[in-house]
Amino acid sequence: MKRAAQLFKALSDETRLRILGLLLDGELCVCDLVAVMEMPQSTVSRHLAYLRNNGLVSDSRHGVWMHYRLADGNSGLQQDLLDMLRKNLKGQSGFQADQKRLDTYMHRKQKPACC
Amino acid sequence: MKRAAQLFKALSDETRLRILGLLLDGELCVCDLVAVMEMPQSTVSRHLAYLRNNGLVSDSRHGVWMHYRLADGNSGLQQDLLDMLRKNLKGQSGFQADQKRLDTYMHRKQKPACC
DNA sequence: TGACTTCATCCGCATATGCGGATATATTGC
DNA sequence: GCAATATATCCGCATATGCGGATGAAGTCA
Repeated sequence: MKRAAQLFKALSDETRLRILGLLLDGELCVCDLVAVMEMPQSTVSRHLAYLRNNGLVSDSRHGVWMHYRLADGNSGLQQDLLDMLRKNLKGQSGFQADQKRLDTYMHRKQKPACC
Repeated sequence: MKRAAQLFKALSDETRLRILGLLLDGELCVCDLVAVMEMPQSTVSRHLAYLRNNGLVSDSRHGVWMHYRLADGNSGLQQDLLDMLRKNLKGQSGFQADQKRLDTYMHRKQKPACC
């Protein structure tokens, strides 16, 4: 029950919901997230650490870049929560705006130069 | 997206999860909850107010007693969250302990004397 | 080694929220 | 109206968490 509360708390912040929303389609590096979310790097990094400490995302280093992705849902609850996000965020305007910025960002991005 | 974060925050406290768990089977009055949860009345009442302010429970007065029940899920997300609780709390030991205390409490309770 | 980039963490500060005892409010029945 | 009961709110206090700028640590490349 403590774990459930912990999971919900991790989802209880709009910035973290945005991050998870952006990761639903695959892994991204911190600089991607900072660019798309238009927030200070320290803020994004702090929330990523929060999600990592609570087992919702996992990271891997690729040279200078840290890539983050959704963690494999260890518990049933965790998996159900991610499924719920996938289903329920679609309609949200904030989520759609992020998706749009992610698209344009990805197209603009020089493949070899960056992460 | 703000609403989603708000809902998750309402679920991010163990005391509130316990309350919701107890209400899954039907409405209860505050004194029931205080007795079963073995917590100070002010604490239980405060968390009930939190849940009410966030649209997760609704109340009705029956004489001196306030009865609380799960609010009809207005949004899809809200309904999905309650369904998820129903499904995922079952296995939790804390939840089962509350259920057990609720059972014995209900049997002991004098029907006409109390709420 | 040293310059550069990326990311994590620290800092001071503000706010939200938790707690439980004490007090206020509302309702009932005499 | 008054006493009794049930519930809500207030109080002071502690902690968790948010923020963004500054700084630290790790990796890359010449």
